[in-house]
Amino acid sequence: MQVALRTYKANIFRALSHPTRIAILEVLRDHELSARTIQEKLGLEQANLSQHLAILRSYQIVVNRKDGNQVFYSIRNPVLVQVLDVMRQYIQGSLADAVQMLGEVEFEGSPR
Amino acid sequence: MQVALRTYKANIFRALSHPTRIAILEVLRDHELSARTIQEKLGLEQANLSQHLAILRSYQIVVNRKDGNQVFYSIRNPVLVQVLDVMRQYIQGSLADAVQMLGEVEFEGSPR
DNA sequence: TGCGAATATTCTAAATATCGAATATACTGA
DNA sequence: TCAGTATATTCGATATTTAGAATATTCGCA
Repeated sequence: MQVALRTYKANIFRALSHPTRIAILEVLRDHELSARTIQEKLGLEQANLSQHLAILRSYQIVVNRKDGNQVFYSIRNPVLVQVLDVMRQYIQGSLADAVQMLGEVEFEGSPR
Repeated sequence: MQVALRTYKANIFRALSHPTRIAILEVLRDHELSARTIQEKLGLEQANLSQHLAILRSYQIVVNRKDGNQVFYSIRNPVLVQVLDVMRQYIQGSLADAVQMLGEVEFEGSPR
Protein backbone atom coordinates (compact mmCIF):
# COMPACT_ATOMS: atom_id res chain seq x y z
CA MET A 1 0.00 0.00 0.00
CA GLN A 2 1.31 3.39 -0.92
CA VAL A 3 2.23 6.06 1.53
CA ALA A 4 -0.56 8.36 0.44
CA LEU A 5 -3.19 5.73 1.03
CA ARG A 6 -1.81 4.83 4.42
CA THR A 7 -1.79 8.47 5.35
CA TYR A 8 -5.38 8.81 4.24
CA LYS A 9 -6.35 5.79 6.30
CA ALA A 10 -4.42 7.07 9.30
CA ASN A 11 -6.23 10.39 8.99
CA ILE A 12 -9.62 8.75 9.14
CA PHE A 13 -8.53 6.87 12.22
CA ARG A 14 -7.33 10.13 13.68
CA ALA A 15 -10.69 11.69 13.01
CA LEU A 16 -12.25 8.87 15.02
CA SER A 17 -9.77 9.12 17.85
CA HIS A 18 -11.71 11.30 20.24
CA PRO A 19 -14.41 10.17 22.67
CA THR A 20 -16.66 13.06 21.74
CA ARG A 21 -16.47 12.24 18.05
CA ILE A 22 -17.20 8.60 18.78
CA ALA A 23 -20.21 9.73 20.76
CA ILE A 24 -21.39 11.96 17.91
CA LEU A 25 -21.18 9.09 15.46
CA GLU A 26 -23.04 6.83 17.82
CA VAL A 27 -26.00 9.17 18.08
CA LEU A 28 -25.94 9.67 14.31
CA ARG A 29 -25.77 5.97 13.69
CA ASP A 30 -29.39 5.45 12.68
CA HIS A 31 -30.60 8.88 11.60
CA GLU A 32 -29.64 12.44 11.01
CA LEU A 33 -29.83 14.94 13.83
CA SER A 34 -29.55 18.70 14.12
CA ALA A 35 -26.45 20.09 15.76
CA ARG A 36 -28.60 21.36 18.59
CA THR A 37 -30.06 17.92 19.23
CA ILE A 38 -26.61 16.35 19.25
CA GLN A 39 -25.45 19.00 21.65
CA GLU A 40 -28.33 18.31 24.01
CA LYS A 41 -28.03 14.56 23.80
CA LEU A 42 -24.34 14.68 24.62
CA GLY A 43 -24.30 17.69 26.92
CA LEU A 44 -21.54 19.54 25.09
CA GLU A 45 -20.52 23.15 24.80
CA GLN A 46 -21.84 24.59 21.56
CA ALA A 47 -18.44 25.66 20.29
CA ASN A 48 -16.85 22.38 21.21
CA LEU A 49 -19.46 20.37 19.35
CA SER A 50 -19.10 22.63 16.36
CA GLN A 51 -15.35 22.08 16.31
CA HIS A 52 -15.72 18.34 16.45
CA LEU A 53 -18.33 18.43 13.72
CA ALA A 54 -15.94 20.50 11.64
CA ILE A 55 -13.31 17.80 11.99
CA LEU A 56 -15.74 15.06 11.00
CA ARG A 57 -16.86 17.19 8.07
CA SER A 58 -13.33 17.90 6.93
CA TYR A 59 -12.75 14.18 6.50
CA GLN A 60 -16.17 13.81 4.92
CA ILE A 61 -17.19 11.36 7.59
CA VAL A 62 -20.40 13.29 8.10
CA VAL A 63 -22.35 15.45 5.73
CA ASN A 64 -24.77 18.21 6.56
CA ARG A 65 -27.95 19.60 5.20
CA LYS A 66 -29.29 23.00 6.07
CA ASP A 67 -32.93 23.43 6.83
CA GLY A 68 -33.79 27.00 7.69
CA ASN A 69 -32.14 27.80 10.92
CA GLN A 70 -30.78 24.38 11.58
CA VAL A 71 -28.08 22.13 10.25
CA PHE A 72 -28.72 18.43 10.15
CA TYR A 73 -25.84 16.02 10.26
CA SER A 74 -25.65 12.44 9.11
CA ILE A 75 -23.04 9.80 8.45
CA ARG A 76 -22.03 9.94 4.80
CA ASN A 77 -21.07 6.34 4.16
CA PRO A 78 -22.70 3.51 6.09
CA VAL A 79 -19.51 1.48 5.85
CA LEU A 80 -18.24 3.79 8.55
CA VAL A 81 -20.83 2.30 10.86
CA GLN A 82 -19.40 -1.10 10.08
CA VAL A 83 -15.97 0.16 11.06
CA LEU A 84 -17.41 1.18 14.41
CA ASP A 85 -19.17 -2.15 14.77
CA VAL A 86 -16.09 -4.21 14.08
CA MET A 87 -14.19 -2.02 16.50
CA ARG A 88 -16.87 -2.77 19.07
CA GLN A 89 -16.29 -6.46 18.51
CA TYR A 90 -12.59 -5.95 18.88
CA ILE A 91 -13.02 -4.08 22.13
CA GLN A 92 -15.35 -6.74 23.48
CA GLY A 93 -12.72 -9.35 22.75
CA SER A 94 -10.09 -7.25 24.45
CA LEU A 95 -12.24 -6.74 27.48
CA ALA A 96 -12.97 -10.44 27.63
CA ASP A 97 -9.24 -11.11 27.60
CA ALA A 98 -8.71 -8.56 30.34
CA VAL A 99 -11.42 -10.11 32.49
CA GLN A 100 -9.91 -13.53 32.01
CA MET A 101 -6.47 -12.30 32.96
CA LEU A 102 -7.90 -10.68 36.04
CA GLY A 103 -9.52 -13.97 36.93
CA GLU A 104 -6.25 -15.81 36.53
CA VAL A 105 -4.36 -13.32 38.64
CA GLU A 106 -6.98 -13.64 41.33
CA PHE A 107 -6.87 -17.40 41.17
CA GLU A 108 -3.11 -17.55 41.43
CA GLY A 109 -3.05 -14.98 44.17
CA SER A 110 -5.85 -16.44 46.28
CA PRO A 111 -5.15 -18.90 49.10
CA ARG A 112 -5.96 -22.54 48.40
CA MET B 1 -22.22 3.60 25.72
CA GLN B 2 -20.36 4.84 28.73
CA VAL B 3 -17.68 7.44 28.64
CA ALA B 4 -14.95 4.99 29.66
CA LEU B 5 -15.77 2.66 26.79
CA ARG B 6 -15.88 5.47 24.28
CA THR B 7 -12.54 6.67 25.55
CA TYR B 8 -11.12 3.20 25.22
CA LYS B 9 -12.41 2.93 21.68
CA ALA B 10 -11.10 6.38 20.83
CA ASN B 11 -7.70 5.38 22.17
CA ILE B 12 -7.51 2.37 19.92
CA PHE B 13 -8.38 4.57 16.98
CA ARG B 14 -5.70 6.98 18.10
CA ALA B 15 -3.20 4.15 18.21
CA LEU B 16 -4.07 3.43 14.58
CA SER B 17 -3.89 7.06 13.52
CA HIS B 18 -0.35 7.17 12.19
CA PRO B 19 0.81 6.05 8.74
CA THR B 20 3.82 4.24 10.18
CA ARG B 21 1.69 2.25 12.59
CA ILE B 22 -0.70 1.35 9.79
CA ALA B 23 2.29 0.15 7.79
CA ILE B 24 3.55 -1.92 10.71
CA LEU B 25 0.20 -3.61 11.09
CA GLU B 26 0.05 -4.29 7.38
CA VAL B 27 3.34 -6.14 7.37
CA LEU B 28 2.30 -8.04 10.50
CA ARG B 29 -1.03 -8.93 9.03
CA ASP B 30 -0.27 -12.54 8.16
CA HIS B 31 2.65 -13.48 10.37
CA GLU B 32 4.93 -12.34 13.12
CA LEU B 33 8.13 -10.48 12.30
CA SER B 34 11.18 -9.38 14.21
CA ALA B 35 11.57 -5.69 14.89
CA ARG B 36 14.61 -5.69 12.65
CA THR B 37 12.68 -7.20 9.76
CA ILE B 38 9.90 -4.67 10.17
CA GLN B 39 12.47 -1.92 10.22
CA GLU B 40 14.04 -3.14 6.99
CA LYS B 41 10.76 -3.70 5.23
CA LEU B 42 9.57 -0.23 6.05
CA GLY B 43 12.85 1.64 5.96
CA LEU B 44 12.49 3.27 9.35
CA GLU B 45 14.90 4.61 11.92
CA GLN B 46 15.43 2.06 14.63
CA ALA B 47 14.36 4.37 17.45
CA ASN B 48 11.34 5.55 15.55
CA LEU B 49 10.10 2.03 14.91
CA SER B 50 10.68 1.15 18.52
CA GLN B 51 8.60 4.12 19.62
CA HIS B 52 5.73 3.16 17.37
CA LEU B 53 5.92 -0.44 18.52
CA ALA B 54 5.80 0.80 22.10
CA ILE B 55 2.56 2.62 21.34
CA LEU B 56 1.02 -0.42 19.70
CA ARG B 57 2.15 -2.53 22.66
CA SER B 58 0.76 -0.11 25.20
CA TYR B 59 -2.68 -0.57 23.71
CA GLN B 60 -2.12 -4.31 23.44
CA ILE B 61 -2.66 -4.16 19.73
CA VAL B 62 0.50 -6.16 19.19
CA VAL B 63 2.22 -8.64 21.44
CA ASN B 64 5.85 -9.62 21.42
CA ARG B 65 7.85 -12.72 22.02
CA LYS B 66 11.55 -12.72 22.72
CA ASP B 67 13.77 -15.20 21.05
CA GLY B 68 17.38 -14.77 22.00
CA ASN B 69 18.55 -11.57 20.60
CA GLN B 70 15.40 -10.70 18.78
CA VAL B 71 11.90 -9.61 19.55
CA PHE B 72 9.11 -10.90 17.37
CA TYR B 73 5.92 -8.94 17.04
CA SER B 74 2.48 -10.08 16.03
CA ILE B 75 -1.07 -8.78 16.06
CA ARG B 76 -2.76 -9.90 19.26
CA ASN B 77 -6.35 -10.14 18.11
CA PRO B 78 -7.22 -10.97 14.50
CA VAL B 79 -10.36 -8.88 14.74
CA LEU B 80 -8.01 -5.92 14.46
CA VAL B 81 -7.24 -7.07 10.94
CA GLN B 82 -10.94 -6.96 10.21
CA VAL B 83 -11.04 -3.39 11.44
CA LEU B 84 -8.33 -2.55 8.95
CA ASP B 85 -10.13 -4.43 6.19
CA VAL B 86 -13.42 -2.66 6.75
CA MET B 87 -11.56 0.61 6.83
CA ARG B 88 -10.03 -0.31 3.50
CA GLN B 89 -13.52 -0.85 2.12
CA TYR B 90 -14.58 2.48 3.52
CA ILE B 91 -11.65 4.24 1.92
CA GLN B 92 -12.30 2.57 -1.41
CA GLY B 93 -15.86 3.80 -1.29
CA SER B 94 -14.68 7.30 -0.46
CA LEU B 95 -12.19 7.30 -3.26
CA ALA B 96 -14.82 6.04 -5.67
CA ASP B 97 -17.03 8.95 -4.63
CA ALA B 98 -14.17 11.36 -5.13
CA VAL B 99 -13.45 10.02 -8.59
CA GLN B 100 -17.09 10.30 -9.53
CA MET B 101 -17.23 13.87 -8.31
CA LEU B 102 -14.15 14.71 -10.28
CA GLY B 103 -15.78 13.22 -13.33
CA GLU B 104 -18.87 15.30 -12.84
CA VAL B 105 -16.90 18.47 -12.38
CA GLU B 106 -14.97 17.76 -15.52
CA PHE B 107 -18.15 16.99 -17.42
CA GLU B 108 -19.84 20.18 -16.32
CA GLY B 109 -16.74 22.22 -16.97
CA SER B 110 -15.96 20.83 -20.39
CA PRO B 111 -17.24 22.43 -23.59
CA ARG B 112 -20.12 20.66 -25.34
C1' DT C 1 -35.33 46.38 9.47
C1' DG C 2 -33.72 44.29 13.45
C1' DC C 3 -33.94 40.69 17.18
C1' DG C 4 -33.09 36.12 18.63
C1' DA C 5 -31.89 31.39 17.82
C1' DA C 6 -28.68 28.13 15.66
C1' DT C 7 -24.28 27.33 14.11
C1' DA C 8 -19.42 28.37 12.82
C1' DT C 9 -14.94 30.50 13.37
C1' DT C 10 -11.02 32.59 15.69
C1' DC C 11 -7.94 32.93 19.46
C1' DT C 12 -5.09 31.40 23.31
C1' DA C 13 -3.10 28.32 26.65
C1' DA C 14 -2.24 23.76 27.98
C1' DA C 15 -1.56 19.11 26.81
C1' DT C 16 0.06 15.66 23.71
C1' DA C 17 2.50 13.56 19.71
C1' DT C 18 6.42 13.13 16.79
C1' DC C 19 11.15 12.86 15.27
C1' DG C 20 16.13 12.01 15.53
C1' DA C 21 20.14 11.91 18.51
C1' DA C 22 22.08 9.90 22.30
C1' DT C 23 22.12 6.45 25.54
C1' DA C 24 20.78 2.21 27.94
C1' DT C 25 19.72 -2.70 28.16
C1' DA C 26 19.77 -7.57 26.90
C1' DC C 27 21.52 -11.28 24.74
C1' DT C 28 25.02 -14.22 21.91
C1' DG C 29 29.20 -16.04 20.84
C1' DA C 30 34.28 -15.82 20.92
C1' DT D 1 34.60 -11.36 30.30
C1' DC D 2 34.22 -8.60 26.08
C1' DA D 3 32.51 -7.16 21.52
C1' DG D 4 28.80 -6.80 18.72
C1' DT D 5 23.96 -7.01 17.47
C1' DA D 6 19.10 -6.10 18.50
C1' DT D 7 15.94 -3.45 20.82
C1' DA D 8 14.21 0.06 24.12
C1' DT D 9 14.23 4.41 26.51
C1' DT D 10 15.21 9.24 27.33
C1' DC D 11 15.67 13.91 25.88
C1' DG D 12 14.81 18.20 23.57
C1' DA D 13 12.78 20.70 19.76
C1' DT D 14 8.76 21.29 17.01
C1' DA D 15 4.08 20.57 15.59
C1' DT D 16 -0.64 19.34 16.47
C1' DT D 17 -4.84 18.87 19.29
C1' DT D 18 -8.03 20.37 22.53
C1' DA D 19 -11.21 23.23 25.42
C1' DG D 20 -13.56 27.33 26.32
C1' DA D 21 -14.14 32.36 25.65
C1' DA D 22 -15.24 35.66 22.46
C1' DT D 23 -16.99 36.83 18.18
C1' DA D 24 -19.07 36.22 13.60
C1' DT D 25 -22.54 34.48 10.44
C1' DT D 26 -27.02 32.91 8.88
C1' DC D 27 -31.77 32.57 8.95
C1' DG D 28 -36.72 33.18 10.37
C1' DC D 29 -39.93 36.11 12.07
C1' DA D 30 -42.12 40.21 14.33
